[in-house]
Amino acid sequence: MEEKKMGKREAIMKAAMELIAENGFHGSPTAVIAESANVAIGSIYRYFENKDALIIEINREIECAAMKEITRGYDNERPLRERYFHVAKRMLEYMIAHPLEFRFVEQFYNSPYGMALRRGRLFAETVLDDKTDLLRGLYNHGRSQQIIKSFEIAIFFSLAFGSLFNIARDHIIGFIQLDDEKIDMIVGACWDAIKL
Amino acid sequence: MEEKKMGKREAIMKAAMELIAENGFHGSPTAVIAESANVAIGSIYRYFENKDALIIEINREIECAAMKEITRGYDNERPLRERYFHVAKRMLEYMIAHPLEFRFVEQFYNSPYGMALRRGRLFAETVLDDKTDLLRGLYNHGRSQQIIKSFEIAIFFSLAFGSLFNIARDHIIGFIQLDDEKIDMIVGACWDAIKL
Amino acid sequence: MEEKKMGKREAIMKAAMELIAENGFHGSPTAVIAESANVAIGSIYRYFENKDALIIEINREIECAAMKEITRGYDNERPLRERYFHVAKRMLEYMIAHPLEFRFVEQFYNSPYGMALRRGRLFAETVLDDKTDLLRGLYNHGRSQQIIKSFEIAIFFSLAFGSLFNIARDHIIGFIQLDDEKIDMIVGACWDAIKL
Amino acid sequence: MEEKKMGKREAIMKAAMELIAENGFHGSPTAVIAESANVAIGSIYRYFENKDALIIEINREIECAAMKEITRGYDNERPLRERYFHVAKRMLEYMIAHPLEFRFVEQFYNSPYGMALRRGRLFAETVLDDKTDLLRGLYNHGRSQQIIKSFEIAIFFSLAFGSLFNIARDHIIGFIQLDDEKIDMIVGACWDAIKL
DNA sequence: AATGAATGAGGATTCATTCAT
DNA sequence: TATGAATGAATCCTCATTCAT
Repeated sequence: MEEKKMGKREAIMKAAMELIAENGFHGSPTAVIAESANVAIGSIYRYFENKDALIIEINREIECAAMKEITRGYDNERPLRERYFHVAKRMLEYMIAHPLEFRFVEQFYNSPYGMALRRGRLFAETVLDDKTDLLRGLYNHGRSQQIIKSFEIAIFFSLAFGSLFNIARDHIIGFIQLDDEKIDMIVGACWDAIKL
Repeated sequence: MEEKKMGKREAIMKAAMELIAENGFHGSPTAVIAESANVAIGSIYRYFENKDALIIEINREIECAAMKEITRGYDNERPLRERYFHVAKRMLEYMIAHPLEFRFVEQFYNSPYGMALRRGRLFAETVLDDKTDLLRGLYNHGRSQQIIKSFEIAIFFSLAFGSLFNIARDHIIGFIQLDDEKIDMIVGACWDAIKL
Repeated sequence: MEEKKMGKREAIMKAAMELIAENGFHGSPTAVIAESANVAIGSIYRYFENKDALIIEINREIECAAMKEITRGYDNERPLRERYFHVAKRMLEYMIAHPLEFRFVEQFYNSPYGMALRRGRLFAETVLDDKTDLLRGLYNHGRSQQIIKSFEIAIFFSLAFGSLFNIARDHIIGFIQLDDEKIDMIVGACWDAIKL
Repeated sequence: MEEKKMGKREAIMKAAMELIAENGFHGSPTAVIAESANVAIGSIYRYFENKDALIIEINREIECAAMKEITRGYDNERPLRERYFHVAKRMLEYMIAHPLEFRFVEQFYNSPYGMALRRGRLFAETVLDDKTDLLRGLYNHGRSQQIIKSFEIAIFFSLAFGSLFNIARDHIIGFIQLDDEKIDMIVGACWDAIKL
């Protein structure tokens, strides 16, 4: 059993992530998470302070893993357009390669948890995480070189990546079928949206 | 009291909409909705079969009102670009003018309720509602006249309108401050994304 | 409409009787009774103090009607056996001719209402009603003439009529099909149980 | 405390049985059952899927226990009359020795639960349970040996045992006082009803 | 007299969390 | 460390009863 090798902590997070991705937060009671992880209910509380902490931690891990994937092979010396394509394609590819993670994160950001996190990032002057940092770099470079339209950064993010999430969701639901060619065209369209 | 004039049904829907917009579905028990509407708990069930029905009805009303606003002054004879601008701007304007409604609908579509609705619309061959119809018309015209890129309709929707939702949310949260000029630029950017 | 001619009071009682017979006390909310009687909910409370009073009154009426039917043609001068046969047959016939009334009364007697009534009759020294009176007459005569076994009256009642209720129920449910011949045999068997 | 030794499951069943026997199904909310069993409300749902399941299980246990008592010392080789006396007396004795259980079962059979069960037994060709089996055996033997009157089985049951339930109830209520001698006479009377 | 909208106490059930073993 | 039985506040919903019209 692959499951046997996993530490309890990992088993809990995996089970919780999958259940929440499929059934939402309310559709995933701790009892079911524990059972699905082959763990006692009480064990959840040994590794996580409470259900909220578990959920926040899962989100953190997914974002980390996604970021690692997205930045792999990223070269700051390449032209901006190329770097944007790298990031946007990797993002989209990651999402459709990890549908459960994607669904989880979506749920997360449309919940009190995510709202709080979002707010936190807004008011934090300092750069909190790699993701924001990388994207901020893209934005700053694009603006200073007058390659992209003169939007403030939040609008830039939405135009550059916002549609991708909707498209990923449509793919995962089965609405559409993405392939490499389509992905290229989609990212190209987003580039048209932001480029001057 | 302005509240006094309202019918109970309207008071319940308004209270539920506002509470859910701010606290989510779980954060809005029937007892609180009733209290906030100055109504007995039981009255909710005189007007709505259950909480789900109430929520679905609220969504329906919001979509109707939004659609009315968006289609006001819409002229099918104008050029495609102009029509797209009309729709996209009105959409964005409606969202920022009705932040609670917007937050509610967002929650709705990221819940089992909305998922079901989405699926329903996907598999329905016939045109179910004005909104889908209007947008579908834009798409068909744009494709047949070779004005927009050759994406399937779902991708077109995401590129044309997907970012707007993120931007509206950022505005409502206070992340950004939209004005007419910015809105024009944003919609222009989205047009760049879809136009050939 | 036959219903139109009925007074509201009668309509309410009829509707309540039928609903309770079929769905039990809990399965028959006042709202449904009112609707079924084509009457406003409030009207129930104009004619009856509350739901309990309505139920008790329905029971009283059924018992009266049954008693009237049972005593029709009853002749105190006939031999005891014949009088017992008269009563027992009429009882059984009444029950299977009025299945809804029968089901109602059964429910009634297996509920707090009936329990109270039963207790009331036990402790009342005086003769409260025709039914008890008639049967008591049969018993007294049978005992004094040494025609029936020397049981106390409550046991006599159970032996003489107890089985009939079970048999009536079985018929109404569809378990068995009674006809005149079978009814004669059944009453005959009960007579064997009580006669010396 | 005797209660302390009992498992929670037993405590819940005992409390529920007693409360329902005395107050009926509606007079016995889960909160009261739990309190009476010195258990948290939630614990009921650890042991039983819902209140219905609890009630059905209580009935099952009572019937089992009663059957065990009734069949103790039962000898299939003895004459029919003797076997009938054995069963009928034991039945009556069990009921008056277990008044709460008796009241519970009475309520049960006069409720949707019992109705369904009754129907189930009717339509089941196969022999489902010991009780039906034992009684069916008595009937078949009596008929084939022409010892009992030629009634169909349902009527036989009612005549042979129906009155006993009424009598047991009268005893429990305090209407009458049964003793061994009276029980013998009563069962004898029932025998008269069924024997040829 | 009649109406039926409004009320809110009460009931069944769920589930995050604790704690004795 | 791990367990999972136990807890009970919280939730949705029902329905007998009232009362303004």
